[in-house]
Amino acid sequence: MIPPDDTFPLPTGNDRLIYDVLRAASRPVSAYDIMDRLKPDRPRIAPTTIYRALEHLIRAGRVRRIESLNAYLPANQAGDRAVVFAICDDCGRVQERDAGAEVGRITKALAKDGFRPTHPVVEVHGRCGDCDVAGGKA
Amino acid sequence: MIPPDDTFPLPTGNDRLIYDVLRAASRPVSAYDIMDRLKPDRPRIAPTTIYRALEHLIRAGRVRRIESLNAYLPANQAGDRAVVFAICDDCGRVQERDAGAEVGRITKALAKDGFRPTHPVVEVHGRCGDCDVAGGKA
DNA sequence: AAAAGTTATGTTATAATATAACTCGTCCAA
DNA sequence: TTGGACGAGTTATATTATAACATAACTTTT
Repeated sequence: MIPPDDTFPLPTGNDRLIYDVLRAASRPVSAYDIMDRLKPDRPRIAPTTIYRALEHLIRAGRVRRIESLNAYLPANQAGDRAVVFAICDDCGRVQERDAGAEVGRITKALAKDGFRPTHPVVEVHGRCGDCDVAGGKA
Repeated sequence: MIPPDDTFPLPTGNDRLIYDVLRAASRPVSAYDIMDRLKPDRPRIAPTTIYRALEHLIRAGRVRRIESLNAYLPANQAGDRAVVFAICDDCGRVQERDAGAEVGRITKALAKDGFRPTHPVVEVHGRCGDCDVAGGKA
């Protein structure tokens, strides 16, 4: 759990606003939810602004996009590590785990067939420990 | 490469129309592209119809959704195998590969932490062999 | 400092993806 | 013969993302 705040220069301006919304949330947030949360302070903020900031933050490795949720999350390890997300479909919380070794096996197998991997997406849906205990069989 | 047509009952009605569009395509197709391709024959077909058919086909294991593309593809192995998609960002073609072993390692690791995986999403973006040869360094 | 290149921002509009809500019909098991 | 499940039609709307264009800020080269 590297705290990106302490190890890399912080985003500023719009990027910072968007980043802070993500840090304050306990689960992934959609672009339009980010917009709604900023509306009190920035009533005229536009989708473009949000998406541009997200693009910057993702390029900088500070934010990750969850493809299967269309939502965004602050990164909690270096942005270029191969990670897996464990997504609880009950409570919506997401855990980010390093998966360099496992993902490496997958990408290497594809490389053997001539494919040149650039960006792996590994997202496992399921039920987190808390919800599993709480919900029983449901 | 199991040909689902020969081993399982075929979809009928709307499901069949949508399924045939996917089978005829050489890469994943979005729901609205499916709709456009059906418009000549079914000028009043609605998005709901497409999405309902896709839902049936996915439940039946005959079609897969690529989360990172918002697009759909006919399955070419049994619907419940854990698979990985190799997605060429140049030409748009996608290879489906069995990845039961590798994905199993990932889900088992998560299970050790109390997470109960249901549906893994593994999609590797990159460049396919053909494009890599053709495109050189580009 | 002026020019030119690059990056960021604002604003308006629109494209692309997906679901809601309600209706009707069919099938078939009780 | 009814009623429950499923499938399908239709209209409307919600959600996610980008296009297009203008302006401003920064920078690096001259």
